[in-house]
Amino acid sequence: MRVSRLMLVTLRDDPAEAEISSHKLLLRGGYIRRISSGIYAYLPLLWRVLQKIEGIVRQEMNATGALETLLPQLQPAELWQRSGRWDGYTAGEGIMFHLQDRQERQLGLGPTHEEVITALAADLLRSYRQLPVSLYQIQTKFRDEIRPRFGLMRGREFIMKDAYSFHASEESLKQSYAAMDLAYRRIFARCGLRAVAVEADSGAIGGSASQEFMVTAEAGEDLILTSEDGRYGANQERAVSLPPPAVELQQSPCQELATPGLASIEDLCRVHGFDPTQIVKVLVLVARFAAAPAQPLLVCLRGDQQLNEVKLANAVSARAAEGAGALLEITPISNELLAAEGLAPLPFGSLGPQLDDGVLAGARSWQQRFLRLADTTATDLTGFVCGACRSDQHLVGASWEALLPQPDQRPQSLDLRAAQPGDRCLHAPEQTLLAARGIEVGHIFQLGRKYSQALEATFTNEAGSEEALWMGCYGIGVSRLAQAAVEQHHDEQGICWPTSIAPFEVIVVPANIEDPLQQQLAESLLTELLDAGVDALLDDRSERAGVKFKDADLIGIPWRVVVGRDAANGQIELVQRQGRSTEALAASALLEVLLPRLTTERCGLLGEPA
RNA sequence: CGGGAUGUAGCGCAGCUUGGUAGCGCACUUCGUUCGGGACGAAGGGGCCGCAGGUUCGAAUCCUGUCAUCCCGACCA
Repeated sequence: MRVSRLMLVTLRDDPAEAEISSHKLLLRGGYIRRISSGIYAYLPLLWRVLQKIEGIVRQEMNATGALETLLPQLQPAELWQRSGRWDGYTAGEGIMFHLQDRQERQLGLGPTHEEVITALAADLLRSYRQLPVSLYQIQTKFRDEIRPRFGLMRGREFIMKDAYSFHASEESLKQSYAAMDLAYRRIFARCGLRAVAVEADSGAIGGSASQEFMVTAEAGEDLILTSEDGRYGANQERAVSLPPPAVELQQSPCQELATPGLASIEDLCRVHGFDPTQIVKVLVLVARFAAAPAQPLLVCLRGDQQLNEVKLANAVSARAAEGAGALLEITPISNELLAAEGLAPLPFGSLGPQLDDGVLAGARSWQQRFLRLADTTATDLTGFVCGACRSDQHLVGASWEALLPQPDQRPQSLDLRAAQPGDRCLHAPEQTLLAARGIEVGHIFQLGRKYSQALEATFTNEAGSEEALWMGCYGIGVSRLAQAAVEQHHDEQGICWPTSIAPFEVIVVPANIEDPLQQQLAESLLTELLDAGVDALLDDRSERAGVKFKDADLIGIPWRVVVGRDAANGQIELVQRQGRSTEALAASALLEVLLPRLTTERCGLLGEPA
């Protein structure tokens, strides 16, 4: 390929719309163009990158025995209603683009394909003899993101590889899950990416175990916590840790304490000398459901701890009444919300766990009882400070037994706190958690039987009885991965693609194309490289050398062959993009020098041929 | 959706406060000189100033509305 024929348009200035390096570089390098918010055209250079990534993904997926397929993007609402996700995906988070056809049937553009694939499985998979089976596709997904940003990082239309596995038993599911874990590690390594696998929340997809693959980069949207020894890693949404020990409260009979104007834990501690670990703080929130009245929540945490909203949402969903539908959102209760329900205001700065359900009596649309939950750091306290449920009054020396004499009034104790960097690890208390930022490029789930049960996807087992299929699902954000690679591999001058996913492996740059000698040598090198199976590009533009060098750096081709002054002597220069090392060599020696390096580099971080 | 900002040529920006009919750099076209790290000179082409109302003799500029884009929060590959 020749640069003059490549429709290459590079930009000298950073476009104002881009914030992070990878986004700026993809725009400047002529890889992408924005068509609308969160919707991008993949220009020819990027398409080559995407195809290389897809090639690696295909090879590794095929190696696990998975079958490639292609499912419809336009999906009937009915399927989603049967799985119970239609409301959550359209009304609640509204992430699904949906529309009506001329018959006024509801349709959605697939944000994911569990429903379709499960319906197919129900149709096709009848016997345990057909199992296990895995299917995958590489396809455009649609999600009406609340806030698309950072280019391909969070688009509304993006390319994803999604795979689904079906099993006759949980053990078989676990085997496929482990095989996918390995395949994923190979995929990211082959793409030249440093990625870490971390425990993750399963989110809206549901299911039990799940693991995310994070490309470590400062611009990452996720906070991940890992132990120093590398044996534990988790998304902060999911991470667990040992809390710092509480400072014991001087035992005393429970007493009221006047605390005028002290509404925050910080103020309370400063004025009265308490430690935050001696305080039980109370958060009141309300959970909205798709098909049930809103549920007020009363959540207790130890004063020094922060609420992990993901853990809370999971706990609330798990306790929702049958038929309540999807949990749509959890919001703090404010006096405005109370007024809208026809309820009296609450003294927010001095609430205690003993807050009576009576405050909800007569609510217009809410349930009239709190769902009471507490983090174990709070329930572990034997004596504590908390609000007295009256303005400017707190209780000192309170205890769960005294405040709530009936055990069934007490909150359920569970893990609701957000693990923090610096916390001690569960598996080894002498280890502490370290924080890093990551870009989620892959996520694997053990779904279990959630979808197969909802969609009645059953098979006949060995004993001859009907059983719901066990399922796993496995995603890779292909277009996001391309940008994550740029985020992890760039410098001041531009992109430094890992060779295995670079749009071209080598760019031949004649310093002066007008010089017939240089032109001739460059042309013959191009032919030689192409004949040797190298993805080579020739910059045949009649630009000055500086312009061509700058562009080559910007678009990030791993190797540059410069044909210049010494072309007359058959001498050329070989420059490695990453690190800029330069060596002079005879043109005749190019393949001999370059091919072994390319062979190694094509394996990415795997270090050996795939 | 809440909070913040910005819309002027393909890209980056100035002009707006103090209304008088649009400018700079890059990119593009032609010619010449240059030619190993985004050259120089000359000549050119390209903009209903996001859109719609209003105020005014006159609006990129003032007012109202609207749309779009970006940033911070909730969502996710």
